[in-house]
Amino acid sequence: MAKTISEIAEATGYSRTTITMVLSGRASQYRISARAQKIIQAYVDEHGVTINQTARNLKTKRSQTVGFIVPDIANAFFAHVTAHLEGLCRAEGLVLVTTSSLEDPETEKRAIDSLLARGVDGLVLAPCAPRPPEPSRKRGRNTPLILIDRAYPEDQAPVISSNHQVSAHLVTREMIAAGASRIAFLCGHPDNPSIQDRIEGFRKAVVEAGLSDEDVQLLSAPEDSAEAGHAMMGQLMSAAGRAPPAILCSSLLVLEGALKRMKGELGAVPRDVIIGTFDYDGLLEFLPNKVFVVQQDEEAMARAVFDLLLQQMSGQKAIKPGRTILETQLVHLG
Amino acid sequence: MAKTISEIAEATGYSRTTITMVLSGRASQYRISARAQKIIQAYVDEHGVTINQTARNLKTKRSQTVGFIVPDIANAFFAHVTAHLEGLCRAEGLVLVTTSSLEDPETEKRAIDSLLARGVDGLVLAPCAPRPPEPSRKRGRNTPLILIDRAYPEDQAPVISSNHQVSAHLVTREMIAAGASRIAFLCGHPDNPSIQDRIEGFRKAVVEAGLSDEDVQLLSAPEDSAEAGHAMMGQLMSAAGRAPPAILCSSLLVLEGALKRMKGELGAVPRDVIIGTFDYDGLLEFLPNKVFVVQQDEEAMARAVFDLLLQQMSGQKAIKPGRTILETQLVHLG
DNA sequence: GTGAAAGCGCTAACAC
DNA sequence: GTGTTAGCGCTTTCAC
Repeated sequence: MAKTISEIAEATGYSRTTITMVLSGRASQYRISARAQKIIQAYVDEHGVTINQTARNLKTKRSQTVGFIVPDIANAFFAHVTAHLEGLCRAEGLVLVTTSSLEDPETEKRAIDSLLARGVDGLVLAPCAPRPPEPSRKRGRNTPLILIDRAYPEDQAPVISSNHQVSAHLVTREMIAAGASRIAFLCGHPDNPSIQDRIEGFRKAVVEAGLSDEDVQLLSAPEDSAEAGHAMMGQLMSAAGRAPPAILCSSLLVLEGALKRMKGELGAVPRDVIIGTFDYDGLLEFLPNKVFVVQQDEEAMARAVFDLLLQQMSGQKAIKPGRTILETQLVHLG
Repeated sequence: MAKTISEIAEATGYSRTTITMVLSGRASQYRISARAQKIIQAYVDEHGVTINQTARNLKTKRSQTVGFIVPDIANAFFAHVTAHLEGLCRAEGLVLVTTSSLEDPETEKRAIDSLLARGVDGLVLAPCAPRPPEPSRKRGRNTPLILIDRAYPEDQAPVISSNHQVSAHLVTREMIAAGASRIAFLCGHPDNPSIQDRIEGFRKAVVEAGLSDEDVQLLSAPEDSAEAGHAMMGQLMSAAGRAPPAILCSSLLVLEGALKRMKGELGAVPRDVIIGTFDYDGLLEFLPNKVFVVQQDEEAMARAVFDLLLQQMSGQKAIKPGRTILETQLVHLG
């Protein structure tokens, strides 16, 4: 239905150059006659246009495209960041191409290469592994790169993340203040630097509260999943012979698994277990327990990422590999 | 770091053609000498390659890219379908480009045009509005199109969706069997054909169970959100002066809003309210209520979509605008 | 005011 | 066996 530039040129009798000029809004700059503009505009209004972006990209060496690599798009946190980032991109005429690395460094690397080969104008990466020393920047095309969520010490690009350490510290402190005399932290994926930050915050809070070593437990599992949470809770319960009075979970999936284990062994989740968790779910509110939730601000994160990215894409500033830390919100439910 | 074809040609002393042939694995077909292959392969192994996909796409008129338009990527159902679809695409060397329409037909149309202009080889659409009579198929490039989730009667492309009618019928029947003598269906977005199917299934079940008109209520709100659920539950409670004995919600968001209203007005969600809902959330299991959940099979949906898409992309079959209906699972919790 | 022409980096038919 | 060459559809400089 919609016409290509050549088709419009042929139909209106003008050259491709002229069509391009009026379509790109530079008609007056190139002194295209009002008459020509009107004829072309009328034709376009009637038939529509479709510019072959591939040809355009090849010529201009830009693609109006931003790549986004997340560990897992099915993870609610990343899905929300994606939604916000996509909205910001759309408003600037950019297309966001999101892809998952599945926490696999090899897949992540392939995704980076694939997006770079496709000529994305910018790349946002929630890394599942430390950056390779020499980032895959091909043929001098110095694609802007922003990292989010996880800060590896050796990162050579700007990083934007939530304040994992402080939020873990706060949530732990609140749980203790709410009566948690013993507390267990169930972590998925402990080599992830965000989790390490959380562990540090947790440790600090329990030390400050004067909890003794036997009142504090730190469990971890190699992956972030309900199964991992289920297994860790199993460990905890078989060691203590009962449900722990308070659990902090590194993710909703881990929490889900942990709750499932308690329900499985005890018939129900004891109402007096104090729960702390990272990332919000609308149904948390209806658990009968006391629940403390660390909520990241996905919208602020998307905005911070996008601002930095636009800056770099317009080449305004040199790339400075600093870290931007976003505050989180602690919500108390039930 | 990685080299372009021209760079490899220059460095190895072979022509671009020769390089292309060995890189595309058609070396023997083009009778490239073993020696040349070895030299080129060695160079590539050391330095890496990066083929400019833009140039390649322009020449070949394919992009190894599939477009996917969903109402909202932050919706867990679509996020899961996306994750599965992306995995299938990756396995075939395709990149999935996902974008949200935000339930806005205008945004949806722009998204379609944008993806088509970028030359996607296939398009998957969860439509938020009936297809336009003349689909935006530009310049004869007859891009395969698959519709999912929602079937509009006038659709001219294959549709894959869950069995919304039957699942609503079943869940309603089970709720009634579990003791729901009165039941309310809270629907977001009632002009969505999936919701209409569900309403039909619901109606059928209440008629079959012999519920009288005053025992059945059907509420709807123009959007699918927690706010809508909150408002509908408000209506329900102020009319009856108490919590309804059973509610069926068209989505998790609506359920969340409805529960929040009950909690707000009564201090807590009454434990004896029987709950029915569409789409699963890991925390549903820990509500103290009886909960019936209709679970769609996102993986099966992704697979069905992908199979059809591949068929069409390889031109094996004529496009027949039929409907594929996937079965759902009814889960009883609590 | 408008158009001709070069060329973006690749592929593939064809020539040698 | 390997290289030459003609484009893919667009943008943009420069000539008229």
